[in-house]
Formats: sequence, C-alpha cells, structure tokens
Amino acid sequence: MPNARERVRAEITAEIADAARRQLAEVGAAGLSLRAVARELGMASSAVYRYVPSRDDLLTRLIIDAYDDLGAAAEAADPPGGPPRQRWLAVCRAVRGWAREHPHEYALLYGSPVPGYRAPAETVPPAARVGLVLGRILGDAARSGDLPEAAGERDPALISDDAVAILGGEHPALDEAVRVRALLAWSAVFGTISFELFGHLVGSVLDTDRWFDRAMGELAAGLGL
Amino acid sequence: MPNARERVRAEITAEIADAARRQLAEVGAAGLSLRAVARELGMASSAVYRYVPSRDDLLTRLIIDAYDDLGAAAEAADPPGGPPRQRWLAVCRAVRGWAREHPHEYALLYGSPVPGYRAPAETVPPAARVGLVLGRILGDAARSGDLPEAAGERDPALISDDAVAILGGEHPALDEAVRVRALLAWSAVFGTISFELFGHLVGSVLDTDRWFDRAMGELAAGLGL
DNA sequence: TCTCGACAAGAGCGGTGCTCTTGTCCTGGA
DNA sequence: TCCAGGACAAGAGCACCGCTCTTGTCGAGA
Repeated sequence: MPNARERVRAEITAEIADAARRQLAEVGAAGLSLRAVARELGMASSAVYRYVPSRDDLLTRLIIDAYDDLGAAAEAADPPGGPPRQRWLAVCRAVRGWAREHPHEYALLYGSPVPGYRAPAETVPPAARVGLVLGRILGDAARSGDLPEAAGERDPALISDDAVAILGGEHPALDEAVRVRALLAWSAVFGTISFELFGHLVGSVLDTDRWFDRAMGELAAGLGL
Repeated sequence: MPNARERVRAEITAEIADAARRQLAEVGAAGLSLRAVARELGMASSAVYRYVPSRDDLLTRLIIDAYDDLGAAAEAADPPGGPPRQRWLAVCRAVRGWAREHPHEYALLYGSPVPGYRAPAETVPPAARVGLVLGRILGDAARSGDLPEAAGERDPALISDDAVAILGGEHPALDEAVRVRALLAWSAVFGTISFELFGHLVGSVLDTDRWFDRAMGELAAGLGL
C-alpha cells in the first residue's frame, strides 16, 4: 500500500526527471544543472537532493529512459513477418528519426562518454534493445531461408556467445563472417546517424534523407537481406 | 623579426595549449578549465586571458591541432603506390591507433558536440584530411584499373561536387553507388572506432584488434578494394 | 630619460554541485 | 487525543567555474 507521503514523493521525483529531460533537450547533458531544475520547479536547490541522490544518478535515470524510448521506437517499427530487407530499413529509419527528434538524448547515449561518469550495470539491458531488434531480423531471415548457406565458421575468441545469441543465434546461414558484417552494420547505422547529427556530413551529403536510405540499403545488401 | 616580447608571448601561449591538452586527457572537453590551466602554469587565472581570448577559442585551437595530428598520422600511414586494399587497411589502423592513444581528443572531434560551442570555419580543412587520404586511395584504385567499370550515374542533388572531388573525382569506375558506399565506409570507420572507444562493443566483441581488421576488410571489399 | 604599453594579480559577478544546519509540519502509534 | 519522530524546505556555506574590471609594476622604444 503506497503511503500518501510515498505517493507525493514519487510524483515529485517524476517531475524532477521530466524537468531534467526538458533541460537536457535545451542545453545538453554537460549543461544539465540541478539548480536550474530546482528553479523550474520552484523549489530550493538543496531540496532536490532529497529526491535525487546526485547529478550522476539523475543522468543514469535519463540514460535508461532514453534507451528504453529508443528501443521501443525500434521495436514498434518492426512488425515481424515482413520481408527482412524492409524490416531492416524500417528499423533503421525509426532509429534515425528518434535520434533527430531527441538529438541531445542521442548524444547522451552514443556520443562522448560524460567525463567522470561511469554507466552502471542497469543501463545495459535497455541499451541492448535496438541490437536485439536488428539481430532478430537477421535471425528470422536465416531461419526463413532468405540467407545463403555459409561455412558455419565459429571463432569463440572473436565474438562473445551473448552477441552470437543476439545476432540470430546459431544457424547454418550465420557464420563468423556474417556476424562480423552484422556487428559492422550495427556500428555503421549509428556511425552514419552520429555523422549526420554531429555535423560531419555538412558540405558532403546534400540530401541526408535519401542518402541515409541508400546507405542502409547498402548495409542490408552486405548482410544478404 | 620577432620581438623578444612577441617570442615569449608565443611561448607562453604554446605552454597554455599544452597544459590544456594535458587537462583534456584527464577531465575531458567539458571539464576543461582555464583556471586549472592557470594553476598548473603558476599564474593567476585572469592572466591566461591575456593569451587566450576565451575558453571556446582555446577549444578551437585544440580541435585544429587534433585534426592535424590525426590527419598527419593517416597520411604517414599511406605511402602511395601499394595495393589499394593494403593502403586502406593501413590508414584505418592508423586512425584507430591515434584514437586509442588520444581518446579524449578523438571524443572532442567525433563525439558529442560541445554544448554552446560552434566550430568555426577554420576547423574544416584540417577535418577533411583523413577523408582526403581515404578518397585518394579510392581514386588511385579507379585510375589504376583495380575497380570494375560502373554505370557512371551522377546525382548532383545527393552528394556535393566537393565530396565527389575528394572521393576520387570523376571516373568511369566511380558512380553514385560507389560514392554512397565510400561515404558509408567513411562513416563506418569512425562508427566502429567510436563504438569501441565509447564502450558499446564491451561484452560483444572479445578481440577488438582482430575484429577491427576484419571489419575494415569487409568495408574494403564492399568498395571493391 | 621618460612615456606608454604589455603584463600579473586581485577582487568581484553570477553561475555550478553538493553539504550541513535549522526550523517546520505531518503522520502514525501510544 | 496527544505527542514523538521523521520527512521535508530552505538558507548558508564551501569550493569550483568563465569572465571582467581595476590597480599596480616593469621594461622596451622614442
């Protein structure tokens, strides 16, 4: 039975997280200030510390929420059953769309690590969700026979068993070369989005929408999707 | 004729930049503090402002120096004339090696943009150096006949003329599809390095050295190198 | 020799994260 | 019903930040 006191406490904690998210969208992670959050909520800066242990702790909560939001967007964009290539493109577009809508949160997840901050273990499962979606597409394609047979090479010292499980699991069509390409594609998806968001494509790519689609298409082709 | 006064001024300015670089390696770009630089050099914080107009200006200098250092490393790793695939791998390895030796400077260049800081135009030429090296390899491969003929498609609304010039220029073996793959490979190189440096491969890739080589090999193969 | 400019240093402004103390108010148990 | 204990807000304070303004010094060139 949630106490009245406990309920209002949870509400205020949620309000602090919301205000922090708004601030994150405006000034970025490095500019996130508990004092500004307190100002926005009309409370003393010291009062915030009754609800949030520290700035880093608030950051962890924002990171987990952002990973979950991004993961949900990726999952929602992938209704299983369609052709693998279209599923791949749909998920990639969803990830890019989320990143463009939440650039500061994206930077928090995939940009420079915040100095002095070490992400705790509870951020790992939410962080894996996008990878799970992409890996499931590859695995489904293998099981439905949409991938050519492969040599079945397996090098346990190169890619971990956990990663193999995510990347479609064990299957005759999934050998180490495919998995290397899959991890490369995964890195490349976020590499292209980061390059676009962080301004490295300015002056080179004129139509980023079409370029992204073509680039993701090339990645899919490289995977045999 | 450099005045004695001007000489000592240039020396102190260089000392400030060096101290800032050391500080960058310790606390990252967001934690870079002119006061700490002043402390390290044994001068008053206000005295630093006689040599550096602002913190952002110092950041610009560090960015340009880092781009130049990385660009020089990439150029030094590419003695032209060898087989394109080996040149490609050598340059990629050099970029990764530089990134691992200077993780904070790499994050400054390719990580999250520093909030409130906007890179001025003079950072663009140094930033282009790695791309020039990679593009030259592609162009040399095309001109030496190591690439298959292509359709020669050219879409001026997709990729800028400047980028086309960097990516080997106009050649029958270089059409828009190749250029898309080249830009994708460029993004993927930094995507994989960022993923490794920023911790996204922890738990998935066990041997990052070998994985990087194989991934870069896949990228080269995708380009026909 | 003397003037002027470059310089260092200190004080100060408004901001930050975070802590400690003080005083208030509400809730749950006797 | 009353009261003790705990949750709470707020203020002051510490050390830090970027940056500016003023003051005083010192040396190079006219």
